[in-house]
Amino acid sequence: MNIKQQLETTIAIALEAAGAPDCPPVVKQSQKPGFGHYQANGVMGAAKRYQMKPRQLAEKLITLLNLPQAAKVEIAGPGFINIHLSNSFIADQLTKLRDHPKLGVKQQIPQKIVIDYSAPNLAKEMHIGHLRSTTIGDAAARILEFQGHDVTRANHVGDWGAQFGSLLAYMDQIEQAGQQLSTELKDLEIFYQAASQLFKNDADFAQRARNYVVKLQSGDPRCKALWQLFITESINHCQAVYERLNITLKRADIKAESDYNDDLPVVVQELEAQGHITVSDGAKCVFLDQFKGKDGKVLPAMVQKSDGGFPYLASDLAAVRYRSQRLAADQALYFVDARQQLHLSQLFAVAGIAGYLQDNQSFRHLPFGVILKQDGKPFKTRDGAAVKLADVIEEAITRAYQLVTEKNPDLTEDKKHKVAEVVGVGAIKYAELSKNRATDYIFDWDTMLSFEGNTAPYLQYAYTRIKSIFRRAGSLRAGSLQQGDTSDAIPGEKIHLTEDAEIKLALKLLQFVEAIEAVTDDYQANILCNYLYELAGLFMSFYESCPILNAPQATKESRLLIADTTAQVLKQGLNLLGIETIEQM
RNA sequence: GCGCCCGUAGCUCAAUCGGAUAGAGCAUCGGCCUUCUAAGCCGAGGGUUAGAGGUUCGAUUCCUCUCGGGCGUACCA
Repeated sequence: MNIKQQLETTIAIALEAAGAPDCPPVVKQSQKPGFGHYQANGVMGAAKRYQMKPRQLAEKLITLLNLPQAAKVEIAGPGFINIHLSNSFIADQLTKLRDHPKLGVKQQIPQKIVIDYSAPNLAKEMHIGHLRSTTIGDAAARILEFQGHDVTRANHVGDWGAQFGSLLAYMDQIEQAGQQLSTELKDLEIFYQAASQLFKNDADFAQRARNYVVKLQSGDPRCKALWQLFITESINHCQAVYERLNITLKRADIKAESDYNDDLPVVVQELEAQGHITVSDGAKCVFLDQFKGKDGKVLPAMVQKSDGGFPYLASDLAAVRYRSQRLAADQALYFVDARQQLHLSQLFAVAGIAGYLQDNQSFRHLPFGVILKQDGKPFKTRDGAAVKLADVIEEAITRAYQLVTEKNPDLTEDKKHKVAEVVGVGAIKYAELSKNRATDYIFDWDTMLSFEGNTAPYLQYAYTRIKSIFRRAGSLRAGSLQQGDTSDAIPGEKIHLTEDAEIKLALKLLQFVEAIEAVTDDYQANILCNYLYELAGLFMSFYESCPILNAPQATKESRLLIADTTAQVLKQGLNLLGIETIEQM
């Protein structure tokens, strides 16, 4: 159950009864203990609208409020309504939460939602810049599925275009020289750099590269075979990274740029038939008034180049058409770099006039900032400064291994390696997910791989502390506990809340659903991160101030229930972020 | 030039359709391990929310201007 929503409804009814209908109650979780558990801020606005005195409206409102769940309702300041929930209500709700299959999270009316994320360029190896789209998009996919939506993961990988000319020419050259292609392709980044260098410095090579582009496009068999070999190899690299990072993208989720090749002329024809195309300097463009470029001139959205080739707007249009018409998507979410903002605005605008998007279909760009170097300059893939994603993962795991060895030397080697993996990968992903800002950010190993404070390891650690309690509880009460399964650990016992730390923690657990629903409002994973961090923090305080195993029987059992629910929410929450938990660390 | 994004503690970031005394982490300083894992807990200091105006009972949030930063601005993606 969503307490906030429930209060919204109740207060809206009371506002109407008090003579102020159709006003938002504006219920929020209170920021300070003195202001209760929830506060309703809507009275001031409602009073203004109906020209009433806010305090008077508030007085009238609380006499009309039917809130059995509240222990106390107060008016404060100019007209805030502070609601203190009763301990018994919180305890009852927590008991119910334990029976709920999704920890209180409500099933939504299922929608078809396409999520466009990760989308690496297969010419190069995945680098640090792909981390944001990949982790945020994956979290969105997991959360929406958890809510019951029908999610289609769309990995729109770049597998076509001019840069493949030099790659194919270079592959050919290596084969001619009798070298092993497979060994050369082990490091795609070096391979790409080498091909680019040749293209830049060797005129003959450059000419061959251009020829290869033409041959590839015309379907030359040998060329196609080389290309296929390269693409397969590159996808293997990507999938290895996804698996390492615990990303849910599978090979079947790849819908490559080249898959739309046959649709490109069709898209242009359809736009032409509708009279939207203007030929400008030999290129086929759509001119839309709202896009102005230099000198205030209207900016073209080019769908076919003067040489007959198709720019990426064309394949993106084909993808919109496919997602909208074939997949019948209710929503499409594009987790793409903020620099593509103009491109995506044009994309959706052109798709709109082409009739590819209906009014009930929401296609949105969810932008994020780019990664900078320590000096504030952007990372550029061409100057070789790109940090490989695979290297970041390795470094994180190495650091986590050193840390776990130092903190917990008694663990077996096997366990230490498992902990290092889960903690290292979790830290990287959490570092990305916990920031929402569209601002660019500076890449720094120490920040990204920090294991202290507001990081994934903090949350994972809270989880292991709970698991540790249950391991001990299990040995104390042999037979009543299953190892590794605490969810029905203490059947039939009741939750009692007396200590401040217990009440705060219990309430926070009830607010899981509010966090999830706030995330899907605007697809900001950091809201869930903040929630889990606060939850873990409240658990840590509870852990310090409320002894569990040494408490009197009834208290002990109640606290075990609270701890177990915390473990469940932490695990589920982290799982929705794509972060694993372990039993010990 | 035009357009978009951004500016919050020394650093990295929060602040839920505008809400009460702007919160965390790192770093600094001071406490807490014969009791469930100290990757932790408790506490202290640190702010003219870039600046100026405006709207409002109330502005980090909305509007205008200025300053500063980033990105984009037709045949690369």
